[in-house]
Amino acid sequence: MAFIKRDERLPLYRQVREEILEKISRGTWLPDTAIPTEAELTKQYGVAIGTIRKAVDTLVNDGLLYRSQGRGTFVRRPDFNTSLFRFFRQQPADGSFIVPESLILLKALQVPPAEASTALNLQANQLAIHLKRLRFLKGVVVLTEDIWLPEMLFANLVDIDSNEIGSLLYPFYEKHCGLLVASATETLTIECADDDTASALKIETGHPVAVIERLAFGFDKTPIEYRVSRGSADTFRYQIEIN
Amino acid sequence: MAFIKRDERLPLYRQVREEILEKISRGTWLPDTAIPTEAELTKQYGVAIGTIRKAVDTLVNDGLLYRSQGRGTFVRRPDFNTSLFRFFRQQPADGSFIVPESLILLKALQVPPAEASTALNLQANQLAIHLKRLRFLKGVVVLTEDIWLPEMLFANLVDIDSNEIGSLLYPFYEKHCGLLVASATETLTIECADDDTASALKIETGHPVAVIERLAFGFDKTPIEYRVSRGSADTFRYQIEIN
DNA sequence: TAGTGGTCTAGACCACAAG
DNA sequence: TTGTGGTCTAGACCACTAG
Repeated sequence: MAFIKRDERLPLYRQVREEILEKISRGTWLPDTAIPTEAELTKQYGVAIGTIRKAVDTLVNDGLLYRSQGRGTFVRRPDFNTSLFRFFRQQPADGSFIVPESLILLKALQVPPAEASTALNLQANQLAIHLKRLRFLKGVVVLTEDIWLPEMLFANLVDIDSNEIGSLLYPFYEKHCGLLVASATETLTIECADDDTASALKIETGHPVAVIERLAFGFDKTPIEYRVSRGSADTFRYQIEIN
Repeated sequence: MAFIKRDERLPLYRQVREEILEKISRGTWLPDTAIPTEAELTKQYGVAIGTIRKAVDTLVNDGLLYRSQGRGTFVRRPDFNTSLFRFFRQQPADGSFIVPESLILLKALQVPPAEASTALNLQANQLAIHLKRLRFLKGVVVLTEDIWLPEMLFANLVDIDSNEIGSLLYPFYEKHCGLLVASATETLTIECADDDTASALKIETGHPVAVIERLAFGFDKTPIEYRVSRGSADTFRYQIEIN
């Protein structure tokens, strides 16, 4: 029995959905582990199995859970380390994905630019952790990245040596700061390379670059990370199917 | 009852889905009109209402149908005249959408470039209808477009005066050539403007432009139209949510 | 008021995975 | 063999739309 908070106005299957969502976001049910079986949930919530299935359906559809026939239903581990990265042409065309290498150039406490400050809901002039890094595929520089992190959330990161940080930041955030990225918005624009970007990417100043601005959120929708990535426009290719 | 072609290996709800898809693509059920009620379909196909609902669910999810409580379930009229266009910043930020004006510069029978020829499954050197046009928002040029159409499908279009073609091509294709666009793939890349593009868009040669290449298909997956649109990179902005 | 889709129930049998 | 999710049935009542 078991509705912690139920909004009577909502359909039953939506209420169940909210309950499950709560379990995932609070970490009661962990990524890559099975949630209770449908029969179990039926008992716990006192609703029919069809209702449980419909609730789980919506979460599977949203990508938060995945089902495996005969084994169970599992919490998906979110992974945004890939995302728009796959649209740079150094990636193999067969759909497989190479994890890009990474070199951190800077880790410092600085005043973030206005966009970052606004995105992260910081006070004016409030300091944030600034990471600059380069990302490589097969030894070739593909992206420059500027990353801004709220100091309160990432206090543990201040004293860590840059070399201890691996290629993928999100698993690192989770392990050292207890922060799990659950969703993000990305905005793609195009600009001309300034001197710094050009020399980092080994292109000419003024050459067009694709700019990917990402704001990543936790399960509770608080902004966790603001990131701007830049790559040469030559290698950029984004494909979409419309139905 | 009523299965025209049934693939016994598929689940019932998938078979029903295929049947409905067939009705839509053959034009038996027309856009913006209601399909039979769930009770009716239950009788026609001799399956339970839950199965009908599941089949319809998948089609609603794919955007081919939409439901309206108390009224019925309807065939969606596809509309790709918008799509990536909405990502140019001249569009109002409030989510509303202005239909761009359009000026046709050229209509001619020509040998298409290799990409167009391949995309449309044409023989080498086979002629196709070439349209060139400019598209405006609030009187400002936003896009140049090169459109290639297979002559066999668009025979009716050859003798039509350019001025009779309105701002939106897809409704025109449907009315005059009986061709309904059902899906499309779009690929976004970035290049530097050549002289022609630059003068059309009123930018400098070499200035970066966003290139949107679209291949549009009918319900039977035959390619109908190949289109390349170019707009100044300054005004381009594409946003995406990841969950 | 009649007809539609929206929600919900309480079962059933099947296909698949794992021990 | 046991337990899981995948499919399917045959109803029920509700909320909304339109005449």
